[in-house]
Amino acid sequence: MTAVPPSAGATALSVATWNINSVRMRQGIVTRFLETEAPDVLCLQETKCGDGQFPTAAFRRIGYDHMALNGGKGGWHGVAIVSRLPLADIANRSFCGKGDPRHVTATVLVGGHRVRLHNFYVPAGGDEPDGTVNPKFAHKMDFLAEMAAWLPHAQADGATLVVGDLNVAPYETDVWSHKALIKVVSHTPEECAALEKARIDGGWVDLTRRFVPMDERIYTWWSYRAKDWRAADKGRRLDHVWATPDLADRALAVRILKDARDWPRPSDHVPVVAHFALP
DNA sequence: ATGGCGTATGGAATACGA
Repeated sequence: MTAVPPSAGATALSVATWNINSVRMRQGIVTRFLETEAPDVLCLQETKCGDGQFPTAAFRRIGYDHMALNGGKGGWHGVAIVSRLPLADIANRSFCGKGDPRHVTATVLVGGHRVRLHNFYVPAGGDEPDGTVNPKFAHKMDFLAEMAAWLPHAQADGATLVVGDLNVAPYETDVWSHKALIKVVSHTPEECAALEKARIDGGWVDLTRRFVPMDERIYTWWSYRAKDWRAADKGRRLDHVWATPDLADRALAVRILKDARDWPRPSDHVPVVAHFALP
């Protein structure tokens, strides 16, 4: 997580991603995060509320006036982009023909630049890592395959980020124990290969791993069920920031806010924040 | 130590997370 000084005249941009596990339950800590870290843009997953229930006023009160919402019918899933910079070309895509609110996209307008954002919540996949007996796992694999086929078209938009809870920890050092988790949904070879295919086929740079050496373990999620999550430290890196190569070359740092796991009534995921200096 | 927790809907008990 090195930092390179931005060149003179550069335009700063910071983008965060956070699986919030109910945005209404966590309005207090979301506000705290925005006020202390002050990212330009925050991509949320598992908002668990319909667009009419989204706490827009609370975000506007602290200067985040621009929002792209896809909460579907409320209840399950739900994604949103909250921004203090203007957003254009807001849209969302239904994957696997299911209509689940798992994707929202917008273009961030910053200092004459346009940066396209895709915010994803990939299906968790259930317990059994076998699509022939577990429809949830089959859905997850279908979703990843559709992402792999569709995302390359997103490159036509120029500088682009793909962020979100991708629900796969692709590398051995993205989990507390590769051996213990190799047959556990989120780290099976089938899922890891599918996510890697989506990344490689689109030419995306895994921005977190650009700043963290591959031999260093790094996580963004710790289960609620550990008595002492920090002591057990049985985490997984499920939340990702992918960038087009041009944008990746403008990245200064990626930070994982591990301390957010100890905030009051926390999410089981923590925020990941990417910082850029645009030319 | 794959659930010991947490949130959703609905108004108790069950679905889902990963």
